[in-house]
Amino acid sequence: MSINITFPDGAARAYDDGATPLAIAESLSKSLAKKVVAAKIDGALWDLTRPLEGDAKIELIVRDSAEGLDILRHDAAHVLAQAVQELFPGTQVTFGPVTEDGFYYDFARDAPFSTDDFDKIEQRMKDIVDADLPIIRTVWEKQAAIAHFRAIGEIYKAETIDEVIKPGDPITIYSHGDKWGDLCRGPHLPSTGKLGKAFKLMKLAGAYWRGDQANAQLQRIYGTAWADEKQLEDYLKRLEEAEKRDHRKLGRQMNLFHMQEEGRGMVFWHEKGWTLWRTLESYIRRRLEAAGYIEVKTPQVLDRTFWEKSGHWEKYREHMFVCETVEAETLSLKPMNCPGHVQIFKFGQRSYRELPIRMAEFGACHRYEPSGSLHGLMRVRAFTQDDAHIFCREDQIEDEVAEFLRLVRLVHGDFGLIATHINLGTRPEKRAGSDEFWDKAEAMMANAARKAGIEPVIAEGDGAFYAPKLDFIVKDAIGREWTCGTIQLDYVLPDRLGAEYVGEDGAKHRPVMLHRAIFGSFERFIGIIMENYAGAFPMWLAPVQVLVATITQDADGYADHVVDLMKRAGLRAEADKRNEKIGYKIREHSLAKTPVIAVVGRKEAEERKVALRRLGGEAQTVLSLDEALDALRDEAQPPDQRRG
RNA sequence: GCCGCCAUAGCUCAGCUGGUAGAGCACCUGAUUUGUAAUCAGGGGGUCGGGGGUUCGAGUCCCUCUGGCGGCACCA
Repeated sequence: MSINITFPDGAARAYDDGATPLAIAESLSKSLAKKVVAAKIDGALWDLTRPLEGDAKIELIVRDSAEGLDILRHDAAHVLAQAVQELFPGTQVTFGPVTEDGFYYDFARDAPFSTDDFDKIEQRMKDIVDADLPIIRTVWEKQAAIAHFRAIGEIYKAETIDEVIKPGDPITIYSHGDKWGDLCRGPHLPSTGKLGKAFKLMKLAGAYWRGDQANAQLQRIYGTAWADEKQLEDYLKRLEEAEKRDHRKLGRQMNLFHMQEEGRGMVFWHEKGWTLWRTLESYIRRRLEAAGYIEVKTPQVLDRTFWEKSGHWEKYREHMFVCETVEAETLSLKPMNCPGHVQIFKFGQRSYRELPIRMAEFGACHRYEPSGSLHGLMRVRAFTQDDAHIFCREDQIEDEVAEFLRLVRLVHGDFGLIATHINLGTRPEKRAGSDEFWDKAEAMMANAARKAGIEPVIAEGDGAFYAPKLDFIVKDAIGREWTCGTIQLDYVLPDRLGAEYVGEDGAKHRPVMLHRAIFGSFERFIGIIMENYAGAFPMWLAPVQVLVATITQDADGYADHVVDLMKRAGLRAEADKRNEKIGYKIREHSLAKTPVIAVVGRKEAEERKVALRRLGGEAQTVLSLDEALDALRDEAQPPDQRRG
């Protein structure tokens, strides 16, 4: 008997019945057989050593492909689990999946692991690789598998089979020789030796069983694994690069802001950071004005009864900063701007002719975020949103959403952020509203995205509890993804707070509200662009745009004059007249990432010139003062005010 | 909030198995007036995160609190 095997290029060959993918790979080429880690048989993943069961289409997966890496990493997780269980008897395994650049395994053990254990565990993992244990797949019947795991004290595995695996699904256990075995879907490598040693344990963390805070907390060990040592080194280098751009580090180095113990999650903006903030605020304000928004300002603190009406008191009380006055009033700092905006909408009578009303506010909000979630500027307790609410009729939703999406794309482009896709967050499990409502609302959001020329990616269950939302996902300069820019539909709040307008028919109607933000919060957005630009802001954003450095005291007067003219031309300029060598000043201001250094010495002062040096370059251009002012003024224009 | 790790000068860090704190940069003073990524010399600066304990003796060991970091959970 023989079977027919078809390859991706369409070629076909006959093999003995029961041939394995590994044998097939060997028949093609030795080097291929070395690199191959698994196969796809008729599209389904298949172990290399698992005999084929008939005619099939085959696709071989090599170790440095995306799918191949996943298999290596999954094996690394198994090898980790074996190592841990050998070194720490009594530890239970739970779940050990692949991550974006590695893997983790969650263990249940009473005593805590320590990162000091990593060396020992890694060494044992390498021993297991050296032992080159065959990895064997066995198929089990459900009750037998449960009994097996119970018998060896693996309660979590038994529970997984009992509760998670659907009846009829095959239950497979992969074993490393006769030493160790784990419930697993597979596929896996033929033997542990194939894993190689390009892996490293990275960090230790707590994680809840099945991701639920109500369950036991397990100990998670994270690792990274790659096809070869070179890839591992590259990855570790990338991590170092990312660390250098960390906005918390840059914030201190560049003297933009700081935070301190007494105000966890609160930012002290220093002069330079605040200059950056104001630049962003002016920019986005112009963009919003051009897009037909009005701007308002609502109170920072409001009475408890207000938040009771809005529903926040009942639902979000524990995240609100509440205070009591001597007159026994209970007040809360606003966690959101929307209820305030509804009050402005409700002031006086609204006509359908006024809609849509696009009401913006740079609203400072306070939310009591859990202490463990705070993270630099990215997650804070006091922040200012570039918030706006669009009040409109139902038939205006699609156009308003589409128009907003276009605006967001424009803004992203101005900051060098590359749009990757838009997520459409659909109905979550806990939600308000009927299925008919959600069908309609989700369809409207999807249509709006298409109107803006974007096909949304469905993010199942990711919507707000009252309506679906669209989120932008962008990539920064080193390929990391950020969620930035969001719009959410809301029928609930206008209803709750009684917002109405008089329609064409003379009757009262409920408007719909669209909650939307582009930056999200100034704090977080500044964090994102700091990391995106690695602190080297383009001219229009740089807190100091031009640094005028003198060579000798003879040029001090001229330097002051140059700075004065630059400031009059709207540039942010400073002089460095310290008694230091020019090389010292250039080094210092280059490290501070100042975009332009203008060097002035005796020669420049006499000829009324400046020698300009751009950040990152070594060349200098000597221009007359007037030419330099013209050129720099042009360069410093915000993108929305640029000519041409 | 939960789990693990960490906390020494303004910053980055050294300080072995307990014997009473050090470097570089920054800062201040002086000299130097300098031509494109660090001029030289001198000086000041730390109740070693707070509190408690063990010990003849604690930066070092133990407990506890606070904060930071990495995850988990949360993110209206």
